[in-house]
Amino acid sequence: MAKQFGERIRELRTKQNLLLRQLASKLDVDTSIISKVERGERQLKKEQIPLLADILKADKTELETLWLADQVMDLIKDEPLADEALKSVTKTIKKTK
Amino acid sequence: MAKQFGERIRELRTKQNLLLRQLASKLDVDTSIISKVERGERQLKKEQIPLLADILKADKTELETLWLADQVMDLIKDEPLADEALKSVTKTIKKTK
DNA sequence: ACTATATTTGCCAATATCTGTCAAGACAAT
DNA sequence: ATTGTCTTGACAGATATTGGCAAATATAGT
Repeated sequence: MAKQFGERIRELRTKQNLLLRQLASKLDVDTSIISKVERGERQLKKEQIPLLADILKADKTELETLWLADQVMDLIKDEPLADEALKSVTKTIKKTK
Repeated sequence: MAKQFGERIRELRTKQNLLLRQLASKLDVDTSIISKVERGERQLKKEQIPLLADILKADKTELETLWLADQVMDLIKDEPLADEALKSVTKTIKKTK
């Protein structure tokens, strides 16, 4: 499982001296969910990120980018053809813009 | 919806002079599924690709790569931060190898 | 070692998403 | 009008995701 996002969250949370339970409460989810998120065992829903960024006084865009990167990672991490597929996507995206 | 994969399938199928119904039968699914796949409205299951490549006398790796690229595209196509996220993933992947 | 608190883990129910089928409709060609 | 191909939408069953709970495990202080 991808964990860039989770690692960053833990970093930010501890820097703010927040306990899992405190962050969970503010996000209105169970403590175990945050625990799992920080260890990359679970994904957060996209809609929860703005609030999370707010709570952690972090940059929303940074977290959203990390979150999205984790989604992609989860999709391709075990794929031998990940590299080529990514290249293809990058190319296609550039054209579309 | 991503459609690179589907477009290629249609190309290959017509080149082989196969009807939707014929390809569907060989793949053991309903005709409507192939129709949707070719128009990018549905995704095929990864496990079906080897057989599909065989039926269409196509390169398995090529189809698998296109398929994976479509998965990624579906994930990021509406995301403003797609570019950055992709860059991040590409970088992470290279390190892991 | 004991207690208190924090975190992790496994399991469950609810919900959402995915996969395939079917039946009806659109479209050509004859 | 009939026939054959392809498309579309509704539906059911399977699968995956989400969040909550409770028990297990760490961690720290005494």
